[in-house]
Amino acid sequence: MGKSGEDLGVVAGLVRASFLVNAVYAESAREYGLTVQQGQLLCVLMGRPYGMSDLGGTLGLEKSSLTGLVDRAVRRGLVRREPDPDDRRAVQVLLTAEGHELAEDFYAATCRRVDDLAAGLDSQDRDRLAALLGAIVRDNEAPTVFLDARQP
Amino acid sequence: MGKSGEDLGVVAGLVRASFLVNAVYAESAREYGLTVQQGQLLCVLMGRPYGMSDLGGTLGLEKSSLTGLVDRAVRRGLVRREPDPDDRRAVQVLLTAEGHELAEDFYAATCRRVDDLAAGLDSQDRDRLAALLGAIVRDNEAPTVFLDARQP
DNA sequence: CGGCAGTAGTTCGTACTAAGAACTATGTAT
DNA sequence: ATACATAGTTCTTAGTACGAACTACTGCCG
Repeated sequence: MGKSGEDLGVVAGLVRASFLVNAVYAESAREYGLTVQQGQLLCVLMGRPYGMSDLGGTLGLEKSSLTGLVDRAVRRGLVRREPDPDDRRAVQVLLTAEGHELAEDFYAATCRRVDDLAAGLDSQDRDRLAALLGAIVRDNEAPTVFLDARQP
Repeated sequence: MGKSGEDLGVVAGLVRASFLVNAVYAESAREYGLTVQQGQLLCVLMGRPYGMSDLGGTLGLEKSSLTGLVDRAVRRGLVRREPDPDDRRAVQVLLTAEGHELAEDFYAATCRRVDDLAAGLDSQDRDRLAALLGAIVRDNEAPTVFLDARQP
């Protein structure tokens, strides 16, 4: 198996599929007037509020990078900072009403588009793929940068 | 199946797995003193030279974005522009010797890291995953942003 | 042949991303 | 009380990405 010159190994498959997902994500963000990073920020905050450090850990950014990202999101009215009651150094970042609404819309649109990428697979293959990717996500402790639509 | 609250749907699986792949790609790039975009540029050019327009199509960038990316790669001695013999408007972008060497190293390191992401899967699951991702890549005509290591 | 629409690339201005180093303020342990 | 660690911000530097306006060449149509 695998000699036809038209099938990929796992590595190339993962990288190229990621490229597709990124492209779709970017397109979706653009449609809603967001950058990819802003879209990611909103999607993370859909789950719960985060402190800046947590947020940096989740998004894989240095704190110095995050300040600006959050600043710009605040300027756009998508997000706000609240003092952490238990630690006066710390801050909680959370969605505003407007941010929440935009996040939901962006999230739904992105789900639709990503789902379309897998439109060629039948439902059994989709399940198989979901299980395999789920294993990778779990094995590597991927942060919750995107919620599961099928909220359990 | 799928009620435990710990398994993902295809969409969340794809998005989170992509996040992992991006992180690994970025880490790899950083190790070689590259940005992600520069790494991507090198990987694309490993396959063959490209004109600026082709390159933009493949990387999903506007031509105005590409000029700078290529400029910086030229400044670092990784890439050069050659006049297209058949069209005096056009340009071929190709790897220099140094760029080729760096591309090979970066590519190999990235393959290793991405492969590690799937280290938890047995060989049958890896084949299955490769086949499913391959189908998505093909269905969506993902550009050749990353070669297959197992060159057929 | 001559003009002219389209294509290939670049330039310029604007906004955003990302990192590290230096800094402030608060918390924690001793 | 001192001393060290943690949470965030500021500043600087480099790179990314886009659209609009521009130059130069190609190809076509009459």
